[in-house]
Amino acid sequence: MADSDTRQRILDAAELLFTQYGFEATTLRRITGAAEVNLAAVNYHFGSKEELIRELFRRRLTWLNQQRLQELDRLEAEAGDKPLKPSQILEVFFGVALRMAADTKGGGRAFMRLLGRTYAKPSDFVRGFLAEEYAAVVARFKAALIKALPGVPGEEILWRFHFMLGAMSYAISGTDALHIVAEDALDDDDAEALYARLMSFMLGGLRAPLPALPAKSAKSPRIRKAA
Amino acid sequence: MADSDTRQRILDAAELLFTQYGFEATTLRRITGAAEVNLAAVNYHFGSKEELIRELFRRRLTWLNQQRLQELDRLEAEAGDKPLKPSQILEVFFGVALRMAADTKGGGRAFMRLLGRTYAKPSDFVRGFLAEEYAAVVARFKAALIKALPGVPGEEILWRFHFMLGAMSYAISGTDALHIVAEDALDDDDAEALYARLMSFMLGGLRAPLPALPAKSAKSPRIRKAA
DNA sequence: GTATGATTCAAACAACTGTTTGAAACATAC
DNA sequence: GTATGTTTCAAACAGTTGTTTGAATCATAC
Repeated sequence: MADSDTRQRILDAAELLFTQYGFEATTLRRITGAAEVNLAAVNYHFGSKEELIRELFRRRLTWLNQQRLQELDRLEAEAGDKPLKPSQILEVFFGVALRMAADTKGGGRAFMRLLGRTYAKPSDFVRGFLAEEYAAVVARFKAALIKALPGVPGEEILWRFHFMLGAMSYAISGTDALHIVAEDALDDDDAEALYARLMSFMLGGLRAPLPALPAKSAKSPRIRKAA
Repeated sequence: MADSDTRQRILDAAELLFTQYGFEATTLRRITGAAEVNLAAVNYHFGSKEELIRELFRRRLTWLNQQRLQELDRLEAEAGDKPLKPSQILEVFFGVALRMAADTKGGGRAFMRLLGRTYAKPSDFVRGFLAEEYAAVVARFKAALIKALPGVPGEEILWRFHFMLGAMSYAISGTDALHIVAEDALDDDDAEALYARLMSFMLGGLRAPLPALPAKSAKSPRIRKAA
């Protein structure tokens, strides 16, 4: 009974509206209006608008990342000490996310879109939360990828991971943005097709030949690997 | 003088602040404060905050896309009717952007970051402008890519193009976001290294084997296939 | 000099923001 | 029934928002 109906209604309405209009542009009055609760309910149940946002991320993101770690655990256990295939690793990390994004009914889609944007431009007060929530996950997946791709240096993998996050983010905010760019070219694919497309693109990128980096500019020691 | 000093000062300050805090969270008072002009100057010179934003995009984006088309023209003229190499095409489209993004002094960097975010979540009133500004460019590059990659269907190319835009966007807002995820993993590479990394990733993705798409649901208008 | 038009300025505007308040309504225990 | 604690509600709060105003300043022409 800790979660009153009101709490849930607010979270759901907020998720949708934040996705549509962003954090700043979404007012408490619109949220409580859509949720059909009293204006003061947000501050009563969550304390403030910021904490509402944090709670919103918590309930989804924590679950999402637990899921990712859990599936990776299972896979690695199965494989013994043989390295996983890169495709397997990507399928776990992005598969979980895209499956969540495909869930239009439960609001997962709204959340994933919100997440993609927020990750690209974290408001100061979610930044810390994101870092905390992601650190362990990224570390685990980076390690798995390094093991899976012995030819590719860790730094490169991290960058490519980052590029992949970008591709995924755009894939999810997807259809909308594509209409900006291509007048009518696409009917909206279903999630499965998108998943297949994205995955083959990412795998291609991940396994691409290493770039010829410019002569490592004798950049003064950036406290890089400190003593 | 059509362009008073004030106008320019406002645009520069606005570009920086919008990048840092987003459109909604950046107030006219902060802008005019940073630009050291009177508050009323924005409405006097631009009419409204929205038109200031539009003007801001206009002065950069128009130039950027003209540049892209121009370079593509030159390349295609050189090649006669032989198709270009995919790498050449990507180098034009993303090279121009990344060179602009590398320009920290002229404020190009600030703008490109702003653009990446805005593209992912266009405020209603820039959406139309973006579409108009991008339509021709994307059409040209799509055509060039189709010619360069006869094996890949146009729809697939468009999606991959979209994924690449995402990768680029994240690459540019880049270092910030990566610090969320990886505590200190990178000293800031120079733009050239980022360019090389991104390019090899994209080329890998662009040339990846085609995905095995799920049984194509009836393609005709919006109606979903009754599974 | 004066006249004309563009630009700047401080001040005010109405509208909206997140938050607080204190009383009302509700539930659950005794 | 009364008492107790939780939740809702309308109203108000103080602060900020983009925009407007009308007088002051500046530049340039006559």
